[in-house]
Amino acid sequence: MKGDQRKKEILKTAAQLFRKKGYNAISMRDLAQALGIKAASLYNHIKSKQEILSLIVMEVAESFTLGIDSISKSKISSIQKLNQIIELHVNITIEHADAISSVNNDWMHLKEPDLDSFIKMRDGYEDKLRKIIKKGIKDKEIADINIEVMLFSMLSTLRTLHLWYSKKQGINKEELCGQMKHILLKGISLDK
Amino acid sequence: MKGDQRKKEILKTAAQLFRKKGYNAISMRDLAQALGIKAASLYNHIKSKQEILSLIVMEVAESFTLGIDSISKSKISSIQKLNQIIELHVNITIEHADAISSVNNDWMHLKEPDLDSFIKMRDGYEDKLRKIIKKGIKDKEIADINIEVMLFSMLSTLRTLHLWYSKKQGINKEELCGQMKHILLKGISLDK
DNA sequence: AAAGTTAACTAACAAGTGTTAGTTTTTCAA
DNA sequence: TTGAAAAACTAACACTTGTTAGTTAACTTT
Repeated sequence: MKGDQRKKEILKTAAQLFRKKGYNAISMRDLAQALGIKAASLYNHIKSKQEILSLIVMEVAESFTLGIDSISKSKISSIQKLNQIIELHVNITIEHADAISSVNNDWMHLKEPDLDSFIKMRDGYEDKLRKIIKKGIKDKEIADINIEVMLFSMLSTLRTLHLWYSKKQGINKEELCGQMKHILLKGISLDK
Repeated sequence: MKGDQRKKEILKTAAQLFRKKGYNAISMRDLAQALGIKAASLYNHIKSKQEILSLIVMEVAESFTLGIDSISKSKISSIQKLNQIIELHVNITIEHADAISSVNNDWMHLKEPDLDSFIKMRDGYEDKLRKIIKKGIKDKEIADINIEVMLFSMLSTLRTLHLWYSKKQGINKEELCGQMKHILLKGISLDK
């Protein structure tokens, strides 16, 4: 369990590199060089390049799945659920900014069974969010605009948060959460 | 000027493939096979793989630049300008859905001088949009929330429109434009 | 029908890919 | 301090990459 430390460094560095150029543009020699070792040495710690991608992407995907599951079943209003979903995204983005890039852009290079599992998680996530919005409309908490447009707009903003967050240092988590909630929810919620 | 026809087919097919797996994951042999020819035959029509990417990305980038320039200098209210920007994105997305994927995810694989030119166009685009928002706030047309959060939220939704548009067939352009305007502007505009 | 042009082909190249085998160095508890 | 375990190394593999050279087939145009 000591070697775990080095493995974590490898995953962290890989995520940084994947973020800049994408999974396929980074060779094992690139990754090794960034760590100051030779490519073959990586294999003392990891099974394959595929495993690296899988560990990076699946961990974050599972965090999202866990988060939305918990929010979904809690007994709060739909608007409060959306607020918590925004917090979930902000938290995961801050903690795994590099990994999220691969979750967005490199997931299609996963191999089975991870690929299938990832897609199921992603679809499941969208569907749970869709149901929350639907219920919010029924309960007159949320405006009756096209659900799919609303869902897409929220998700695309939240999913690409990492592109923008790393560029701005002058904003803290609470402030960011607050402004995201304003932007994403003010246009759709019916009451205060 | 006859060969232009074949060249366009190559670019179109390349954009489709790049969209699915990214520039680096598609080999010249993959591209050739999708066209029913051998890889070497591609070079009767194009100079290099790089040229393919460049033609795909730069054309769309220039459309956006042209569009925002024209909107910027027209004498209409800030809210009207934002409306036109939404229309610009919807139009380009519908016409170049595949290419937009590369504009978002593969631009970093451009070589100089295209890379530099692309980044300048992209930064210029963001800055013009930022100035429109700023003026809208000054003129009390737009709510005085954090400009950068507003800018980012709009852009991330508009830039990833292609991810979602191709999945839905039951929506026409006008309807889409209308709902995007509602979602993106209702939360930030001060009056109707 | 002949000649010329366009666009396909086969074959091959140099360089780069992920990965394995076998060996040496480093780390650190006994 | 010795011996084992961990982690680095060198060298090589089979395969894929973008691209070029040279050749043949398929069209237009005369």
